[in-house]
Amino acid sequence: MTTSSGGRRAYHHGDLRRAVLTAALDVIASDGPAALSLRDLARRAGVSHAAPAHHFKDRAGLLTAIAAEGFDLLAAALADAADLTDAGVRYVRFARDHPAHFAVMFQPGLHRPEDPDLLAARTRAGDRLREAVSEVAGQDDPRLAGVAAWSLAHGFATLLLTHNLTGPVGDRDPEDVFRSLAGMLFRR
Amino acid sequence: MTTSSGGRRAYHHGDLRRAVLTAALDVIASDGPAALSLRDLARRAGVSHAAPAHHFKDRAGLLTAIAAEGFDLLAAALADAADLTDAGVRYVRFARDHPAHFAVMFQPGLHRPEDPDLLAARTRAGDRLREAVSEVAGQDDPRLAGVAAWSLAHGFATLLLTHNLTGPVGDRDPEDVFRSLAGMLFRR
DNA sequence: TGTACATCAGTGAACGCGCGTTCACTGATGTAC
DNA sequence: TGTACATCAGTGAACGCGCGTTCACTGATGTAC
Repeated sequence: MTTSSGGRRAYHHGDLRRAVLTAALDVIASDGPAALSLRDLARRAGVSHAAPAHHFKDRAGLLTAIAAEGFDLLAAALADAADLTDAGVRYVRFARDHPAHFAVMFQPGLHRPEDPDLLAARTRAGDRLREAVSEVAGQDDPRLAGVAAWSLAHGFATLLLTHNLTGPVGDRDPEDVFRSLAGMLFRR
Repeated sequence: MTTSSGGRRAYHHGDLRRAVLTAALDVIASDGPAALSLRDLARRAGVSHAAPAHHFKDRAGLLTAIAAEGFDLLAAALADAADLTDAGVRYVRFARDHPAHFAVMFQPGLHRPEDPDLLAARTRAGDRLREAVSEVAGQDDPRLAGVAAWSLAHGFATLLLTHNLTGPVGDRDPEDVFRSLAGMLFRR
């Protein structure tokens, strides 16, 4: 799409990798991962249909790249969490801010399972979560507390994104609602 | 597949609707809803490729029928729950027993949203969940307690089915683990 | 008990479409000397 | 500063495939009389 000056089409795109990723995130956010096709993404990026394969070999390669990026974004989002409740709030916020990443990250069937970038990113995000759990003092079983927090945040985020909480929660700010739930789980 | 006596192929299948649903649940459980094609299901049911359309107009019709059946199964599973924790345990058990239904039920993008059977089944399941919440005595906000329980159970079930809990929980029985989590949420 | 007819369930050929993949190519960029 | 060459990014034509959809059809079942 980018041209040097006039209407001339540059032969090289400039950043086709990023353009394809962005187009893919758009498609996923509106129609889900199943709606992805490399040809369609090429069309959206204004590039010939075989070009995307140059950067991501195929659909699985593209989805793996998205998942890895998602775990890195999640790790960054969790980095400065004050406590476990705050980490949960940040988890929910991440899901709302990056619904397409979120939809891809937890479906291993969509990825190349052994991709080193993906594994590394997932580990980084897991480390941040574990750090947040360790902040909770006097927990009998920290691992169990971690699973509880993760389940609560993940379930809430999932139900929210799939529009299954419109009834019971109504118009309250989702992050506030989640804070209340976390309060029930981690009573001080 | 069913024949009256010998190897003769019956012209009428007998219960093609059920056969297609079963084949679809197999495919979804192993490869996800995206892998569904009516032609493939016809093949699995041993029937000509245009036959399934007779029962479910198209993919969305089929997925809507699966979602409706799922909500009915869920309603039945929740019917005799002793308390909210027990309802959560049953929710998790339902997800493990019927992973394909579970994968379809909460993705509205896959359904015909206004299908009356689906709406009715969803309402029945929702009613059962609300009943379980009302059993919890002395809850300040029953709706919030309901969302908390639902989020916890839904998140735990989702992470479990997507193989994201293999690390932290290890080989413990998932229902036991969930019971511990619910204990944290609803301390007596 | 028998016949005629309507309805229903499934068939099979045909169609057009979008997809992924391959491949020889060409234009642009970077590097060595 | 200039030239030669290697590498890289994207092109565009071609292919074969599985898909959904349509349609005239046929075999089986149910119902009225």
